[in-house]
Amino acid sequence: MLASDAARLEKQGIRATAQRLAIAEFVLHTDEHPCADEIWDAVRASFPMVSRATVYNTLNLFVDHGLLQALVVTEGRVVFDPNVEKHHHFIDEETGKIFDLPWEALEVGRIDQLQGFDVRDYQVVVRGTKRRRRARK
Amino acid sequence: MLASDAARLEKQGIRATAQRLAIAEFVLHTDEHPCADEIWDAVRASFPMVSRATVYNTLNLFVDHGLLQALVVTEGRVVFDPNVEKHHHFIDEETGKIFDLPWEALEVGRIDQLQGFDVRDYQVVVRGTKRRRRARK
DNA sequence: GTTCGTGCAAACGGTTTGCAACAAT
DNA sequence: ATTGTTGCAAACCGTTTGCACGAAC
Repeated sequence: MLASDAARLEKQGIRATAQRLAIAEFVLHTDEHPCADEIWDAVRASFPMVSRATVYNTLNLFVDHGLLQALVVTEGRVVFDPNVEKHHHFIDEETGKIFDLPWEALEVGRIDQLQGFDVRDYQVVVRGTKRRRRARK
Repeated sequence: MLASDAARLEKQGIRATAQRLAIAEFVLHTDEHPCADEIWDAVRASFPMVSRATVYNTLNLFVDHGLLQALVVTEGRVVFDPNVEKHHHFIDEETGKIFDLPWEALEVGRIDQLQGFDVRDYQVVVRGTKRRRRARK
């Protein structure tokens, strides 16, 4: 995955430094919706010489270049989602975990009939609890 | 409206102090989705002796008692909505303004078919721009 | 040698909290 | 007397920024 990460960065005119690749390797391939500090922790585990500022700067850079989507659903922190295609979100209110829901899993009707609004984008935010898988054995 | 505000507070076991009534008078009757500091400013205009801490504490109190809904849709600030019934939201990306959309304006299909999720609540978040009303004259 | 990226520490902005004065019961 | 409420200032926490050093072109 590293090679194609570098290719993706360069395709966006982003110079592929070691720090950025370490960040990309983690954040572009997670489905956990981590926040910046969680990303910092995860990246440092394999690549200790990254500063917090660089992580924040890089994440913003990735968002600006469409490699990452920033999500604001919980108070006080932004989380990042490498899935930049249209999709919905499920938020587990017990754990705080966020799950992607495929776009086709839900259907929103009458969105084109909203009076006086030019719709550019929409998504459903579902809250509840994720059912625990029955015990493994 | 003041009398009924006091009644609503007391029904929730909230003592109706002067500060709380001043806050309630503004925030329970707005459709502007203000943040805490905007509420502080608005309240001080008519009732100068309110501290910021009291505004923050009171808003949280109102949220805890179901008089107010806290909304997290923009980075770095929470906004408050006195409409505590199910409804959707439209966010004007140019102005940042938030508008309530009636629950019946949209219809979400297949929400009951989500596998492995216990849904407690959901709402559609629509982004775009509000069409300007044609000039007044 | 100029531009770009990094790291550090300080600044920032919204929110919470500790504490002392005060009001209500 | 006890309990609840307020105001102030300080603390907090996620994020941004200024600046100096170093790397890449």
